[in-house]
Amino acid sequence: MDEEQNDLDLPRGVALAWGVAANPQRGPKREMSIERIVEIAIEIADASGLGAVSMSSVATRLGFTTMALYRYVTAKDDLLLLMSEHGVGMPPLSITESADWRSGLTAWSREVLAVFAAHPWLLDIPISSMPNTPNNLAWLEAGLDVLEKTPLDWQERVSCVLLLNGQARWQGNIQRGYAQAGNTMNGELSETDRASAHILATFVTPEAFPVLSRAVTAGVFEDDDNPFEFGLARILDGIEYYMASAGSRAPDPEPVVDEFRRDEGVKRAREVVKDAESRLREARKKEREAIKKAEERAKKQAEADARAAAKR
Amino acid sequence: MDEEQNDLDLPRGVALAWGVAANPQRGPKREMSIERIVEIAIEIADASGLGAVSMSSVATRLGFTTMALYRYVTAKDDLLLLMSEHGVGMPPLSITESADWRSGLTAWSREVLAVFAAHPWLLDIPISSMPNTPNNLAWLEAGLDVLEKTPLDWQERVSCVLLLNGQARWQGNIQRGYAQAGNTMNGELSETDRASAHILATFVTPEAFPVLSRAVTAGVFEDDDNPFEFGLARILDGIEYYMASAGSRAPDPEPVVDEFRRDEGVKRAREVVKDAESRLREARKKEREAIKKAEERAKKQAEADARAAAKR
DNA sequence: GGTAATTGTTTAAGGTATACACAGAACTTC
DNA sequence: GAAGTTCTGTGTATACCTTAAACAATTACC
Repeated sequence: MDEEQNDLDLPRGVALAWGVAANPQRGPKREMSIERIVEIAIEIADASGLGAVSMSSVATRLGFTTMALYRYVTAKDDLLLLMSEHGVGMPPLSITESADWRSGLTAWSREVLAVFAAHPWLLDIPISSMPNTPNNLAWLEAGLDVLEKTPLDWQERVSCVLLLNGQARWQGNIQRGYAQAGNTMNGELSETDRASAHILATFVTPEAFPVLSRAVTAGVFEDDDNPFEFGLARILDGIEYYMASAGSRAPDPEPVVDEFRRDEGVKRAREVVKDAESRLREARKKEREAIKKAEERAKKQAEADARAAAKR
Repeated sequence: MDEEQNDLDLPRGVALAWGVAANPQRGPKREMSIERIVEIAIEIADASGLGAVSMSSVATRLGFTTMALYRYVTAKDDLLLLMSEHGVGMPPLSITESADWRSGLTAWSREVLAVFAAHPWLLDIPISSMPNTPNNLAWLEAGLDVLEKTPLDWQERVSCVLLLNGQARWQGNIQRGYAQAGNTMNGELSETDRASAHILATFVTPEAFPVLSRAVTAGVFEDDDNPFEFGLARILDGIEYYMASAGSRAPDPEPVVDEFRRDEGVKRAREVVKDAESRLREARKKEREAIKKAEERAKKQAEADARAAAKR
């Protein structure tokens, strides 16, 4: 079979994400695991941002040398891909259980936003292509699932989900800016906000910006309730409007799927992904002990270093 | 006056963007200019991406030392901000000349997209807050201008422009991915695309992804006409739909602006920004010669280095 | 038991941003 | 005009970053 060849064709990170990376047999036992590495990297990113995630920081936190990571990950890009995949996670079941498509897509958007709020660094990882990895595809699947039984064709459904994804990403980006500004000076105006207000007051004159200046004096930039709920509602309105006109166009060209088989399929999807995850996770328990051992070794090493420094 | 204090309060990059950075009198004549630096940085980014823009690369291309740049820019962030500001440029007048708001916003979106297509690296510069700088505010102004005489209030108008901005950013991001994939293997499928197709064929089974797999077999991922025109149309539909319901709500609360004064204002805005730009540009001509001189010096330096290396 | 493969470590190369001290240029003031 | 002040571009140095290559130790297969 050429399936193994196919696996080799995949970018390493993607293969890892799907859990199809070949595990070797011959050498000494592994003391870390990809999952643990990704986990720690995400911890660091959650705490200090994506900029704080370096090969060095991750390795040190695990009690190993920097280069040891390269036995698990071919490059930092792989690690970022895996972080992204693990960070988004699986879409919650509540989405597909929604009553109608509109509440479903609303739930979908809110959940995506919640993910971005939990892991803001996800927004710093650039996305270059269509989703490739299981969890990301599962989110797309959930969105498409919600749009079943709508008069849209497949292309349009995918477009809708992508549209909402973009909106969520944009909204998450701006909301993170707000959150950061708010965190710095709790309650009061942040430095950035004060500077921004100065700029608006100084430069946005009625002569230079006739329309914008009126918006500013109307206080648009002051109240911090975000302007994005509005955007989401407008998008959903637009989709609904389009459906109304498309509904009279042609009936759903897809064969209606047996309801039972569909639900079965959703469950099966979760199992497949979970299986891939668990395959990566199986070394976990034994590893805990190995980590402890490694930390002890690191401590011993640190002591040795201290002794060496003392001699000098 | 405390205006000077205000200037000092501003982040350096922002002050530079507004052309209000104090130029010193005392020392030797400057041989570079901020504008030239930004120009070269943009050239590099256009040719080789934002990753290729380093202090070293920009300085070398200008024929100066890396550290010389820090006499013009306090940090690389400043340079990025200025690149962003110069890269977006001013919105074309054609936008505000549109007949109605819908064609106006369509034009606005297309122009933003054109900017992203011309300078894809703009998408790699993260935006953390509301627009601060003249050109970016001018784009917002243009969008708001288009929405004059609509029943929306100020908050809603800003929300609409932000919504379209997000959509354009998202669309630009994905389109860049397409463009890159297409460039690598002209005509044929790129490596990434082949891998992606493999993944879809191998892993997106009807059992694991019941809905998505049908979309794949329907060819959604194959035809490369982008799915974003659809998104833009849906957003505009949504706004239109909302206007129709909001129109009966209350009349435009804003005083209608004298048409002449408004047009005057737009022109004045352009002049203000152009003025700031030209203030930065004034050293340009003399500088050309200085650059040549610097390049000669660099060449001489290179020869000296070569000679020194030969001695070793 | 010998061989081959794989581990984590060490060492090192080449890249990044930027802090600091310095010689010289040009303006200000005497 | 001379002296002093201020700013320029340069050279040097530091502290990071990713990752390539050689190495001893460990484990599995024959």
